[in-house]
Amino acid sequence: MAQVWMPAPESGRGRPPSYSRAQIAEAAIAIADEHGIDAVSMRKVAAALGTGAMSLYRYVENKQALCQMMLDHIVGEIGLPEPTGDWQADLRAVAERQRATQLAHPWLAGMAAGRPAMGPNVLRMLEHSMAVLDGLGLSLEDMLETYSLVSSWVNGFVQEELTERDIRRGTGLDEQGWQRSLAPHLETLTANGEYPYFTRILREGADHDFDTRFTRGLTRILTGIAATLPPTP
Amino acid sequence: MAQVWMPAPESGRGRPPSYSRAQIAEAAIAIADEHGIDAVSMRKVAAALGTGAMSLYRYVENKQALCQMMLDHIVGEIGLPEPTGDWQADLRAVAERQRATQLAHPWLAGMAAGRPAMGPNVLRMLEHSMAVLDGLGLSLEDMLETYSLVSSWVNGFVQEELTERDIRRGTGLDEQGWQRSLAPHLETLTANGEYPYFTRILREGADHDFDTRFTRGLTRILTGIAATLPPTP
DNA sequence: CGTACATCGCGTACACCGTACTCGAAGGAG
DNA sequence: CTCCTTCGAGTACGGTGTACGCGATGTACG
Repeated sequence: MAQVWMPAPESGRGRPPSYSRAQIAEAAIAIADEHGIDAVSMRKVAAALGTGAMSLYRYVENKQALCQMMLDHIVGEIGLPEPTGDWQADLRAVAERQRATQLAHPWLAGMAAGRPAMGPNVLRMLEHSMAVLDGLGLSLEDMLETYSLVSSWVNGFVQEELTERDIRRGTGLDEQGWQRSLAPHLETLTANGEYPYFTRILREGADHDFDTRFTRGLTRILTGIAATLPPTP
Repeated sequence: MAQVWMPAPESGRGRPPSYSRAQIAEAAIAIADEHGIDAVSMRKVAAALGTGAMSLYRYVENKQALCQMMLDHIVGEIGLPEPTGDWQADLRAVAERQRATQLAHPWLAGMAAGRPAMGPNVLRMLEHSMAVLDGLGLSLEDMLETYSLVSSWVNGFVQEELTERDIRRGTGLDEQGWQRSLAPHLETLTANGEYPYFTRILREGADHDFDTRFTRGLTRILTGIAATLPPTP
């Protein structure tokens, strides 16, 4: 059987496999994109491939492993632009692609925050950012933490963006009932003045759209990182 | 029935409730702490209270709502230290408490990254940080994003900390099989030299323990934020 | 004090889930 | 052609979230 990140031994003997791990990951991703991550079940994924649930277990040891594969598969399609030598521009480029990908697959942000996946594509992405950050005088530890800072921030930003997007378009995840219960709840909250800042956030809304907020936030972070860099002689 | 954040109307008439939302949240949290978040089921939570699963639905509309309650309940026990006037010290204080709480309840970090909960305690925490950030010349939008930056980073940091902690002590979430499959996998990865930085991270390990890494990372972030603050006249 | 009635407790039932076990089918190697 | 390995997938089991409904319960009112 295939272990989490080690594909089967490919011995040449015996009946050749009819499916592939990539195929399965793509089927699962298609379901998640269309019906949400909760709709991804072994049976449904298998059915999408025209087979039975248990067949998947020849390729994937777990449902958990399948989810990790989905994540890694999508990270793979983020794509890593060639470094230009300008570390800020390079980090910005991958952050923007990360955001675009997570917006295209809304279920991603919720999964990426869990235990890291350590699939080949995730590791390639790590390598890319580490290489970009190398030579700035940071220790290995600090490079890693800088990478993780940007990545965490993008994740959090997209999460908020998705939440607001779903609230605006009536219903996203929580079906129609959410709206019906959220509206009066927000009313109550803002009414009794217990949460003045939150009230302002709701009422004044945001001055800018998410694109410019993202760009500005990213600039702020990169500037902050630059400011804490060791001085170059 | 009680909506997500609006407790029942409390009409005075009829049979008084035998349980409470807080009681249920605490029972669920106890189970999550002891057996992991996946062990939290309506039946088990109800059993811990000595009742049947369906009784919970008089207090909680959903399992999802129960999870939101768990999150908010725990955020409530983070506690918000009185602001001192030094915004960096104040942000640092709540970040440290946040980390401590998330380490005490390892399942939290995975949930907090999902859609925000907007329970009373979560909102109180938002209010606290916003008040701390007020008066620095930031716009409402920038204040919010600064808060979210720190919060996301803490979340990501703790997530990594938990992962490494679990790997070190043999097995955390993924039972014994994880270790057995992870070790040879890491071997392969570091062997063929495809991931040089990741290899170095594994081999060299970290120079410092998590406590000092956290403190240093936090300092770096706060310094970065300070560097991007508008100039005070 | 008796009674009506709002509310709660929770058993039953259903559809669905992940997956252990199992065996027959399939196809390349010799 | 035969063997032997590998794959495909049905069956079954224990568990899940929760819709529905009914009987128990305690309060407010007559």
